[in-house]
Amino acid sequence: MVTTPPPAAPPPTSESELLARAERLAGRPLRWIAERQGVAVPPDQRRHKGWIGQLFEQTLGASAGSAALPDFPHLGVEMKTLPVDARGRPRESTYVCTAPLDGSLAQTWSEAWVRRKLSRVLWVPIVGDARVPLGDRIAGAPLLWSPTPDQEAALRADWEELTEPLLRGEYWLISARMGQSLQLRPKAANAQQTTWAVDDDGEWIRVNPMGFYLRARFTRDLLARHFALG
DNA sequence: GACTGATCATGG
DNA sequence: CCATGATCAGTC
Repeated sequence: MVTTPPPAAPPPTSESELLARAERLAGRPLRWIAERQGVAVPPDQRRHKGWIGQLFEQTLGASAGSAALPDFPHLGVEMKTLPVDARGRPRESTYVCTAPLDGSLAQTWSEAWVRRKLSRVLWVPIVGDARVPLGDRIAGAPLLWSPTPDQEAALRADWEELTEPLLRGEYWLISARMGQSLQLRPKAANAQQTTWAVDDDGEWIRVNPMGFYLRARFTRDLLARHFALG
């Protein structure tokens, strides 16, 4: 008689329960977590880039799916897995959200979707670089985080710098070189994919979609600060 | 090694 | 198509 694991955990009822669940996974190889959830471990991430994030959503009881909501809507908490090397340092940027180009972009930081998304985040470090087989990578100690005043100030400054050309429809001025902590990069299936945008003359044009990302430096400092003080 | 631009999967 | 989950891959 084989027992089938439940496909997904029920949503946690509080932040502390969510954190406790994540803490219980710390130290476990992804293979162990996947087996417990009854999901197969892909051979690599080339065609499974979101696999780790989805595994943790399922395991921790996230409920938003692909909706434009936090992962734990009733808690207002976003969850992000964060690949780190053996020293605990993030190597990649972190996707935050897409940048609306159709005129619906917030005009002030206080209304910015980026700000909402980053107001409360459960970071789950995943230890092991690209050479380590997916199942051998280890869940790290989680961190429930809100921006410190200086972190928020840095994000806000970048957001305002990036938003200025966006709101003017001056897309050609945008590059991933802008922003110390937050940046704008292509966010699409490929470079041919387009979305509607308003240009600097108010005309509708087709452009490659863009998204906001946190630079690795930002998440690196965030983890370092936490584990230094914590 | 850091960084940018490009890309892959899934669900609604 | 758009949102979610991100990493890949080539260049600097």
